[in-house]
Amino acid sequence: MTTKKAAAGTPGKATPRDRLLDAAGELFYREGVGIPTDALCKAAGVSKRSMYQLFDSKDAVFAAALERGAPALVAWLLPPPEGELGPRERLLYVFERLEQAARSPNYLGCPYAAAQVELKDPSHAASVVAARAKRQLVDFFRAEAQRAGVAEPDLLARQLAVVYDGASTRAGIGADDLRGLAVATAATLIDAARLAE
Amino acid sequence: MTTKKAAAGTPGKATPRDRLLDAAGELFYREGVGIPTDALCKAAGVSKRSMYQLFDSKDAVFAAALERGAPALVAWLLPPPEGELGPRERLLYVFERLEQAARSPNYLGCPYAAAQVELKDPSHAASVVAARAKRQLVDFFRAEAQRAGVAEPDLLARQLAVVYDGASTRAGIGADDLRGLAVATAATLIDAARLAE
DNA sequence: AGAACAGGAAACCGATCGGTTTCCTGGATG
DNA sequence: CATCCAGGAAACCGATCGGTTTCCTGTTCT
Repeated sequence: MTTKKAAAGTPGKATPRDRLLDAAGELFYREGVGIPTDALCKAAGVSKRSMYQLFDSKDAVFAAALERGAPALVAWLLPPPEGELGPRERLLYVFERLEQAARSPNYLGCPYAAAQVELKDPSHAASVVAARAKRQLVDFFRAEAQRAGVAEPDLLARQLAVVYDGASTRAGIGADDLRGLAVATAATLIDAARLAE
Repeated sequence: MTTKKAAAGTPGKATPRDRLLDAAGELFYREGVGIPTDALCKAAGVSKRSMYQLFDSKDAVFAAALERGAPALVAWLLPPPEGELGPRERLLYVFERLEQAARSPNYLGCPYAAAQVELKDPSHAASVVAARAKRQLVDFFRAEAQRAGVAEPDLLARQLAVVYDGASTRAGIGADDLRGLAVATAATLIDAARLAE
């Protein structure tokens, strides 16, 4: 048996597959679907030979990169499952995270929204993965809204999803720097929904 | 002197430039930056020869198409300047328009946001045009918010811009069908801003 | 040590792209 | 009628793309 997984943290020593997915996630985000496979492989330090015996196509690499990255992003975005926070704070937590991410000058918006916008085809593998990731967030919003006992949890969840996508998009295209904007907007909507309770 | 502008409405008789910009706007929206120049010219019924003596590059065509389309879209989106509507109704008018547009199964989100997302380069000619168009909308929001006398017109304007971009994006990627969602969300934010007055 | 193999470097291939050029036609001008 | 020219069809060109193949090196297993 061969030693597949290198010791964690050894930079150049990750498996070719992981290096490839890392570079794919990064480059796809920064440069879009257009980046040539050569550039991708060069950045990953992986030969095209290896890439094509690991994946069927460039598109498959992107889909896999998006899929592998989703759990980490969701985990980073959502509050810890067991905490002393109430539903309202748990909801706002997501928007604080968003604003935190958007503070980076390299922020280019939600990678999953971008993926769906760029590859217009909703049946594209990467698009399907992205849609699933996006649904996870609305599901969280809805569950918390329900827990908060608001009158129309589904409405509030969809509203918050709109705010999330709008804020991330606008931050990504440099139209806004949302210092407190996302949190404030979400809070207003949450409070309005609770008043109608 | 030659007759340049054909009689309005005669389908195949528009000037090559107009046919080109029409096709460019349409194809760029539906297919993205990737469409080949051949496809663009074929759809426009224009030879590449004509295209390249009218424009410097494919990118220039896109920028010009976006620029030419902006006034019409803004005019369609905004309420008539002289009307009996109050600021609140004038603001909501935009979101009614958005929902109306999003009802089409061909709706793919705000073309200007999409442009900026696809061509990541903010210095790209088309990106600059798109940014300007987007700014017009926020300016309208701010002006109306001011007219309504809300405490923080700039905050409300930015919030509404977030809702606009979020709703259009989500409708475009098929994540939501916003039946009343955009209007309801905007109304909630407007009313909350007025209460703080 | 020798064999087997994972995997990087790079040549290679056909298709396609953005852009240029050549050629030709049909309608306006004198 | 002779001319002119805007503009479409299409050949063409070099660059680049996605994908395949060949070759070779360093490591691991026996």
